[in-house]
Amino acid sequence: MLTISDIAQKAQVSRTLVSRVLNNKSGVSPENRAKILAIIEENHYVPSGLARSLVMQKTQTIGVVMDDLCNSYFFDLISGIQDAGEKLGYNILFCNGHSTMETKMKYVDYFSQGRTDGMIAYGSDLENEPLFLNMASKTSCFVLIEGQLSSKNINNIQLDNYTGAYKATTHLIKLGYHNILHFTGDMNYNVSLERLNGFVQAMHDNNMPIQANTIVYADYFEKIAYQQMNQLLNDGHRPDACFFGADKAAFGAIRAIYEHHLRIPEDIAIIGFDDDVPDSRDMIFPNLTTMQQPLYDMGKTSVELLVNSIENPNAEPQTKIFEPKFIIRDTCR
Amino acid sequence: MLTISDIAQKAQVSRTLVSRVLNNKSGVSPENRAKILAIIEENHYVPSGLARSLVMQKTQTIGVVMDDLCNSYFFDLISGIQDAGEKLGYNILFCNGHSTMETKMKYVDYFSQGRTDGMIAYGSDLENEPLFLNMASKTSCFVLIEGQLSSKNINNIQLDNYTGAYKATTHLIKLGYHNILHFTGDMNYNVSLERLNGFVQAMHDNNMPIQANTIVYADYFEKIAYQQMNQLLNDGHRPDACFFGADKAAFGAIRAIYEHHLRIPEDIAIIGFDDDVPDSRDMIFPNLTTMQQPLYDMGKTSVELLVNSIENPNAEPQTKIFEPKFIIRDTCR
DNA sequence: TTGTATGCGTTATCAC
DNA sequence: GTGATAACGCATACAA
Repeated sequence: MLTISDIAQKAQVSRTLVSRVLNNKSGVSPENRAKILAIIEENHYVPSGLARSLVMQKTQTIGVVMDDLCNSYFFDLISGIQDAGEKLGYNILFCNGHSTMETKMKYVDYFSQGRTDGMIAYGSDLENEPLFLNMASKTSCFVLIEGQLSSKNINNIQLDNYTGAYKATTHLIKLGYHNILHFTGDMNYNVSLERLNGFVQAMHDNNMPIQANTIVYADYFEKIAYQQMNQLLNDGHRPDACFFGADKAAFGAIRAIYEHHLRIPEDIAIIGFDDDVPDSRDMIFPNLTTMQQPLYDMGKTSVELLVNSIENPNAEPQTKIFEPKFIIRDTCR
Repeated sequence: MLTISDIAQKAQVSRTLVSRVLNNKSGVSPENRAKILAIIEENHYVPSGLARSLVMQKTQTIGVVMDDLCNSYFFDLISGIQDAGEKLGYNILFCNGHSTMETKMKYVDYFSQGRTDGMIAYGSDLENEPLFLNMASKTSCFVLIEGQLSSKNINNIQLDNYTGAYKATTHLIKLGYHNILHFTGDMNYNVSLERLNGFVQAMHDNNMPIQANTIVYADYFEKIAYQQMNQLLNDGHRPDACFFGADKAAFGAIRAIYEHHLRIPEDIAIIGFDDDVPDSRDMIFPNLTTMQQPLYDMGKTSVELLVNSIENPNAEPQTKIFEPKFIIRDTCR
């Protein structure tokens, strides 16, 4: 690997001049600048970002620790983070948490070893508490999306899941459905609990009874919801509307509904949560009515909070709470 | 930020001893080791990976430049790269190329500034040639997936698109379909051309005529294929089978087919390419018959080639060609 | 076992 | 305009 000294030697000048040329600074004669530039070019010299970051104490880099890069749910979040980071002049590095604490912890450590100016992590609080504590102890600048850390005042991005669920449920009730079910998300996540609470409160406020089968425990994916809905229909239950804690779960249940030759929304109405089908949003059957998470904005804002913390070391950490947006499509009458 | 000197001072020993403790090396008395360890712990000291990498001339890191992280197509590739990287003891950093040359170039530069030991890039050759040339000039160790670089002998992962298309087409012909169409992928990519060639050759070899409407030009996404199929059906054309250059395109066309109240596979049979619906592979309607790219293995192998190059600087670059696997599901009779 | 000195590749300070 | 020189935080050969 070529160094700045090699270039200086070839150009017969000091490293100082080469450094100035590299950084477009004044204080170098036009002839020398041209000569140095030429030598850099012809030798394919690339300066070491490592050395530069070391001396500057700045990496101009943000590390992002996602639960899992292989989940379409995160697409808008990733785009929001990426776009905002680019705009503010930061390089964004993603790592694939692989949904395991061990891997995520490893990358938190990796990023915090001076390789980034700050970090963004996504995750719900129940499961990820140790991860967040680790971040908080090792990194000064970071933002948590969705997760919380009661013990510390930190930068935090939240979604108002309760209100979203409340509104979705109320919508179904106003439409006149009277046998409404809620399929929860994974109950290991606070998010699911908040959505469940919103559902329950909306039912209570409208004098709708919550019975034995009203709450169906599922998770954030297709399979369990498929099985649960299958079971329900096999057992002769006929809900006229279902509110799901996650779109993916809704799609699982929809398959079961179709396999029972029932129609949507004529026989069963569906509302999802997340708006999580980016690529094929208009290509999947049916077009899902859902509570949309403004994930793009959430990602964008997380970068803004982080960069603010990076550039103003004694700025107060902030918490931003986003409201989900109700998207009416074709799965309610 | 705390440094090794701070710790040394607090422990009243030299930096050398702290360094040895940090790296689990011998040559430190048990008492000193314990004392140093305690001080590291209570001060939340984290060594600078930057400085370490600089002096070691090794980052233990691989940078991955994808076209776009927000595309489910890459899921298996990402997983393969991640798993293999982890197994071989490397940190894997993904960046979001955002499908623009400019962004991808930026990250190639970023990674090549001494911040990684090597890079992996995905992309087809026609569009990305400048990117690959840039990589080749700046980085010694890298692997290209799908793309090629005729001017240079490099590590390369390829898929046998031609044979895959040939087999898929032959399958349709053997099944007795006689009005078979091919929806191409984006013709700016070599991949699409190879698949088209496979289709054409299979048709020729079986004495099937290729007519004016036999080749339909689409791309890798839903929209164009949807429009094209819509147009076709509106114009009164009734193919009995279609082979698509990409699964996403197949799904777009499927929507158009359904909107014309035609059945799959009874009225029109479908074969896709890629097997690109990871999360909902069994949840989308219908279950697509397709040529599967072994993307996981391709990702895994790319890391192995790269690490081999990193650890044996004068190893010969290799080219590995993978065969797609035919997955029969529900869209042919 | 311990510590000193040197270097990794860069930027920044300060003479000249 | 130019060039020594000293950092940045760490690892290591070598001396003690």
